[in-house]
Amino acid sequence: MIKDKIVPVCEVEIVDEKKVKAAKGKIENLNAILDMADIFKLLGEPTRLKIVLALMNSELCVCDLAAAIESNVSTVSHQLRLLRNARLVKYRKDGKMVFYSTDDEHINVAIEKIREHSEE
Amino acid sequence: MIKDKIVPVCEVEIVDEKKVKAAKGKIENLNAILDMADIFKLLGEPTRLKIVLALMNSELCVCDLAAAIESNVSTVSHQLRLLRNARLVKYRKDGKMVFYSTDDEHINVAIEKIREHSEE
DNA sequence: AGTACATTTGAACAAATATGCAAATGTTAT
DNA sequence: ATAACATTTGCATATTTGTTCAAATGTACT
Repeated sequence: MIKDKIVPVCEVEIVDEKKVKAAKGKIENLNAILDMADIFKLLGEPTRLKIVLALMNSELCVCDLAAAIESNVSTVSHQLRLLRNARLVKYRKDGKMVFYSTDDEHINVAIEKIREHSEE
Repeated sequence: MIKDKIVPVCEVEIVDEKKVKAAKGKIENLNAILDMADIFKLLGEPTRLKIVLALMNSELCVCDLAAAIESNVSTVSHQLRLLRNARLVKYRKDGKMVFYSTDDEHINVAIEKIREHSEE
């Protein structure tokens, strides 16, 4: 996931050294940025975003979830695994059924803010 | 006697019809979902997320921005175009320089919420 | 034991895309 | 007009990744 690629620094001269240093300060915690990017990326895919939206205030088994977003069980299960790993969905087992749901208020707010941005 | 039960079950049969319909209601506006996914996806790439973070409360030319995130001008310019199209950054021209910045409070809040999620 | 069903998982393919080089564009000077 | 510089853009490529099929796993029931 993390690339150890050597990135050639811009050969061009820096125009405003002070501003560059200030900007660098905002992105000094690389791991935090990579973690955030992972979450954004997960929500940046229609299938997964549909899953998260469909599970808001609901609790659905994989089969019904697949029906709701008009996809198939295998695809949904694959994506659920990614969402689970990032704690974007939680699940509850009951016999051979598995019920998924969401309950992260941070994510709900983030989605709402992105919705507001893209609506205006 | 041939049984006609070979159809993949989960795509046809639904366990809880009521819940499925409720879930479908949450994802009925497909275009809105696709628009949101586009924004999330843009923020879901480390290079672009770094750009957005670096430009918070700053205003940097492309060259300094590239230096700040330790990338090169071409890559940054490519990504800036995508961010511009989605109105995630704005820009101001001054002679041959182009200064980029961000000022969308929705995006700032969304980033903060995602940060909180991935920190806990 | 066996069957039926819900879910997960592995593998393979196809599509999307981030990046870097080189060339082009635009701007300000001399 | 020519040079120098900042930015953009076109192209090529290497990597990532979403989807599907098939097989495996897990569970309940007879």
